[in-house]
Amino acid sequence: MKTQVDKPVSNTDRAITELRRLVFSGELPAGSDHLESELAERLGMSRTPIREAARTLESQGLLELRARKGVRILPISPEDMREIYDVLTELESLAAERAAEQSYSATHLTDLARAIADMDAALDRQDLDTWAEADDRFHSELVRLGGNARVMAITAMMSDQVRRARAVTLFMRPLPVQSNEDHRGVFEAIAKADPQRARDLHRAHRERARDMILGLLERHRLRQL
Amino acid sequence: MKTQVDKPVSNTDRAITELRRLVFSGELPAGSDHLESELAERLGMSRTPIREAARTLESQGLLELRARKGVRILPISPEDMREIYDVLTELESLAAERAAEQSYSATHLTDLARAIADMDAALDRQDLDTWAEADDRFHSELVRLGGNARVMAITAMMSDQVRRARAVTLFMRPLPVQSNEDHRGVFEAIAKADPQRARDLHRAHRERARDMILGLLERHRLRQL
DNA sequence: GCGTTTATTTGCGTATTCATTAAATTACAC
DNA sequence: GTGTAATTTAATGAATACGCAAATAAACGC
Repeated sequence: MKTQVDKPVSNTDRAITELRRLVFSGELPAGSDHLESELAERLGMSRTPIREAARTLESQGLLELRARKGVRILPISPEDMREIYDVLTELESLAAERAAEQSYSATHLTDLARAIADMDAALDRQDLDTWAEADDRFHSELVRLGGNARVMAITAMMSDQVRRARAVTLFMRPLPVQSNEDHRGVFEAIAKADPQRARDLHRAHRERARDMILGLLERHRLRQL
Repeated sequence: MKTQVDKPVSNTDRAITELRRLVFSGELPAGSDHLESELAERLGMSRTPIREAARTLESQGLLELRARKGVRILPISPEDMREIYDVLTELESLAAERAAEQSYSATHLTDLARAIADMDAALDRQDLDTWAEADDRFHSELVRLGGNARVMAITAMMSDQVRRARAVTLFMRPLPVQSNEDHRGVFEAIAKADPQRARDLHRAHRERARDMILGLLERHRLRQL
């Protein structure tokens, strides 16, 4: 076994992790402003690592640095959602196609299969939080199997940006029965090494999800999250 | 007329611009390491703005911060090129489709048309540098017409990452006659508001370009740039 | 002469200090 | 009482200072 190189976790790293958590949990609500010095005190470090972390998160689209206004947590509009889902549709479909080209054996696909099984189980129990977590796992594992590190990085970034919004719509949407069927189809296309079918099915899956979410936001007049 | 708000250009901004230039021009060669203090002296500022700029450029994939090794300019491998071209293919094809859906009038398409004309003119004079500049303009204008800000940001980032490599292959490849024909096809599909055709043509264009470049790198045994 | 251990140097990560500039508040005139 | 100008406040942007960890050099034992 390879000995794990335990990376020295710097304050900047801690700040990134912690700020992300605060944003996702809503403790730093969308649209709110926060002074660097406040955040520094809150996380128990000086402004320097906070600034570096904020710059990193800014480049990932989670917040914005505005002179003399502090960092602003970026709200997500329906238009943003459309943009992000379009990107996810394209890149995940590519990943599905590439994954199917690899002729993966069943052992390589265990994580993907487990994610699907977990979603089914969660759906039976109507446990939406667990379902969402497994859904995340399915999509990120799919992208990993696609074998393109840049696609991985970009889709992870986009998923982060819609995380808050998804948490809201999760309890407004119908039970994701269709989603689970979609996932099984994509899985089988990959297992049977049918790239075109994997791509098409996943594209259809993502487009359905996009239209459903955008419809929900529209109907509930949610202009930003 | 709206009065232009002249942004105060910070040292960090200058550092970003200047470091990008140094990387693209090859003055900071791929794979080389540079101490933060050296770069600070070179650009006539302290380490602080250099570090912030480096973090930004790191998140854009141009370089890497390594403790006690300074910043390392990331080299591009053929595998990186494949990844990046795959991403560009997907997202630009999406942009072409969306652009065609807008039913743009001729006035909206002047910049795109001009880029094509400039490429033709440059090709006649065998002026490859000018051709490459106009080609860049075509692709970024195409993406702009697609109307997705995130696609714009991502494709700009990916283009930056392959910029050095493209400068090398530019003079190894055959004259880009096929490329110019491709561009005209995509343009007409957009002008005629034929989304599916715009997407398909642009995808084919990008896939051809990818295979050509990867073939060149392979034949010339270029493992990293 | 070679390997191992110790000492020294070096460069980053972070804190602290300082300067700059936008915002806010107050004072004053009308 | 309202609008404007001057002054104060405050928050960022940047420079500097410093401690610690890693890399390198040196010294010692074998």
